[in-house]
Amino acid sequence: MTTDEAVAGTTTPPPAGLRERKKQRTRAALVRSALELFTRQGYERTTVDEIAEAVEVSQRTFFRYFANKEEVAFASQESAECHFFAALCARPAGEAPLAALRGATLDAWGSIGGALEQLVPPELHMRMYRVIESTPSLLAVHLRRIAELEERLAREIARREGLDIDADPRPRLVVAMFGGVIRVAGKLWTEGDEDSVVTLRDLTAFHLDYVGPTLAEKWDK
Amino acid sequence: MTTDEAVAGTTTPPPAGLRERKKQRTRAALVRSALELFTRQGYERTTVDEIAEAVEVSQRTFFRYFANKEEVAFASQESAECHFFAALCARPAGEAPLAALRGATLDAWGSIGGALEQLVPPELHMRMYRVIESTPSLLAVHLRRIAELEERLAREIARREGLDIDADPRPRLVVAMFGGVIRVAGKLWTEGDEDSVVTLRDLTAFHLDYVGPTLAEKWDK
DNA sequence: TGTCAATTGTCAGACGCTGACATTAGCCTC
DNA sequence: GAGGCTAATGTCAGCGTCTGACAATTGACA
Repeated sequence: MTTDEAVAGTTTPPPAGLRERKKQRTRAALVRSALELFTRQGYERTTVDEIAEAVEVSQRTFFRYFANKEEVAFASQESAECHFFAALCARPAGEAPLAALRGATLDAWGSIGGALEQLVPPELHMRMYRVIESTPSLLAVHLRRIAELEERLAREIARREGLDIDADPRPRLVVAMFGGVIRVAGKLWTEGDEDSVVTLRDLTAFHLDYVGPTLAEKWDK
Repeated sequence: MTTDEAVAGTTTPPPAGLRERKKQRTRAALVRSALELFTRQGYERTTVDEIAEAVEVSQRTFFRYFANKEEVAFASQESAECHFFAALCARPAGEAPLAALRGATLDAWGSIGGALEQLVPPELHMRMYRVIESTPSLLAVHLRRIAELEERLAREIARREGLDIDADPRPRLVVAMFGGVIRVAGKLWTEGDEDSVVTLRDLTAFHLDYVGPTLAEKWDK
């Protein structure tokens, strides 16, 4: 469901039942409270009971919305990832693989704000990203999620190029290399003190442009 | 301590005190029992109490040797990673970055057996690798550890090339791309049913040779 | 041998997470 | 609009990971 929203950029227009709307509100409240607490006092120092209490539901209810404490921390990441995947699918068919990935990245970073603000303030999303990068257990999960996203990206690339993903290693390889570059940019951004999305976008573009020179046999100083 | 052993390939010759040797034995016993249990019945289905009981120590003692349940699962990986890092440091200074990484990989896979068997049977190490790749929580930690290793590799590459790691993105970029390729190879190996190290080494080499063609503007079919 | 310090065991408890069952509250029909 | 159906929630008990505190044990060394 979150997937569809992110891809189409719409919330289901019919208000549906009261029941359903209440569920959505509870879920959103849990996400917001959780991210607020995580960014304020840290992920580890926040207990599930605290989050539940802030929304005035029982701990058991929290675990009916999220499989575990980590999941709620990635709620807004989930949207962002879907958004990026959609951006790749929207790139023109003629584009070469790496160019398409590059284009999708810039497109996605340009329009991420709108896709997110339904769920959480973009600024909170950005602060949470920093928390993820600096919390070992969350970073681990984040890297696994990225790996899963990369698998989907590779399949899309294979589709675009009309290749069999199990026979040709190149789709997975571009994506893996691309992913590596993205991570370097993201990590550097986290370590800096510039908060804006634009900075991150430019940093990413800059690093992507360095792929060629980096693979040259001899590096010039 | 494990680091030094792996790098130098030696166990501290003086037997040290009885106390110290007993500690080493307990530690090794915990690792072996843990990996045995993990590979036999799965990581999640193995409790810390079980591991402790198999070695006849208290649960509390287990947690004095390992910070958490995950750590013991990566004991042999730790050796392998150090071994690989040492292999990179041993590559001739003139070699280009990517070539050095490639060479180090093949060197390391060639000599990994000897470095490991002090701790666990290499065959157990390989089976454990599969468990890691197929257990979500372990995979996550594994990816984070790889990321940490990549940081060290990048610093070594920067040193070799006489570059400032914070000023030039290329060291981190090669390593990131390289890491991506390695992961693709490793994952494919896990999915196959060939168990041997040689297969993994060849698969890795094959994928590394594909980096060039993969980055070509247009892929030929 | 006796003292000192390191290692281990025991115990209590916080926290994440789950199954089972009772309770509440939206929905739908008559 | 009363009553029955079902989904959502709360309550409770319990397992597993992990930690702090304190007591008991055991190697080291004078």
